[in-house]
Amino acid sequence: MSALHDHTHCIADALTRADALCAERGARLTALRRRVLELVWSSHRPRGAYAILEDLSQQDGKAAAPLTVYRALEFLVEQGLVHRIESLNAYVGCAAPGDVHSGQFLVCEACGDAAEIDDPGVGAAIDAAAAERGFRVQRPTVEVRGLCKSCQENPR
Amino acid sequence: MSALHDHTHCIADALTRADALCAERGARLTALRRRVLELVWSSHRPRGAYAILEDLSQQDGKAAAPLTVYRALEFLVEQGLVHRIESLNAYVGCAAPGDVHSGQFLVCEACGDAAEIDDPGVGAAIDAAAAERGFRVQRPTVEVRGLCKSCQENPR
DNA sequence: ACATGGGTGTTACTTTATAACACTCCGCCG
DNA sequence: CGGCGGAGTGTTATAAAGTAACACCCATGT
Repeated sequence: MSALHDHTHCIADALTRADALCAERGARLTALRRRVLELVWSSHRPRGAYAILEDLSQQDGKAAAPLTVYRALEFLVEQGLVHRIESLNAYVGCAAPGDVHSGQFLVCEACGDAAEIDDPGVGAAIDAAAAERGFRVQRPTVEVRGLCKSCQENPR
Repeated sequence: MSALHDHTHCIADALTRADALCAERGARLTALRRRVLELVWSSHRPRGAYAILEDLSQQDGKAAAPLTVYRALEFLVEQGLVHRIESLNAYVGCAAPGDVHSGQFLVCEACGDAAEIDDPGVGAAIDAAAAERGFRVQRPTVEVRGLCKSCQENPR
């Protein structure tokens, strides 16, 4: 997310990884799904389904229906290519698809950036807390609201 | 949550604690807000704003508007009397208002119960992970989906 | 060719949440 | 006392997010 960040490259990279992963799994990353994945990545920020829908409609000419986007997002989330940020009703590209992804985010209130972390300590603490209570974890969600480093340093 | 659980008492208890806390803080727990708090507690499960709205309309005779409920909920959340479960778009009474409440929940996919935990290990792990990245935590959210103990033991 | 099933399109609708603005009630100050 | 101000509430309308139901298309395998 720095100004130096080569975002074009990073989108291309995400698409390449997605191609590889889906091929490996026999999952069908169709043109539409691939396009939606690209739009999710188009900024490094979490994006709402309707924002993506708008892009699809405007950039691709045809007016898509919400379901079109939701279905593609559902697939992408299932494949672990995209995460949903519950507290924002928004979606963001997964930084490390393929790896175990527990979905931990540091969400900056100021700049809107959502940094994905995969902190083993947090994961372990959750597992321990759940185990202690006999709870069987299926999908942990961690979304920490606060201020990212650069927004603390450059407040407005 | 057991069948033996004296729920009526537990609602009354929550209201008493709320009265005390608000008095102490000079916050105005008006009749409406108190009633909404009571309705949030009416089951031990997370409840949607519109479910509460319906109760309000049906049980109290007059048709309330969504904003009425949302405003009351906003107040209750601010006061730490109620938590919002982001992944469910629902609200649940806080088990320990007044204490530091980090908002950690074990949400059972089968029975819908959301057990509030306040695990120091999880809190500490999040603080550590954030600190490591220079992120300043304001509001951590932990919502773990899975199966609670009793639903594992009595599957259907 | 034909059946099959996954993916997509289309229309309508539900659920969740907010905006804008008026009114009321109550304490406070002059 | 009288009016001012601010928090709380009411009312209407609207936005944002998500889903249901059903039809069609097209690649694939037999």
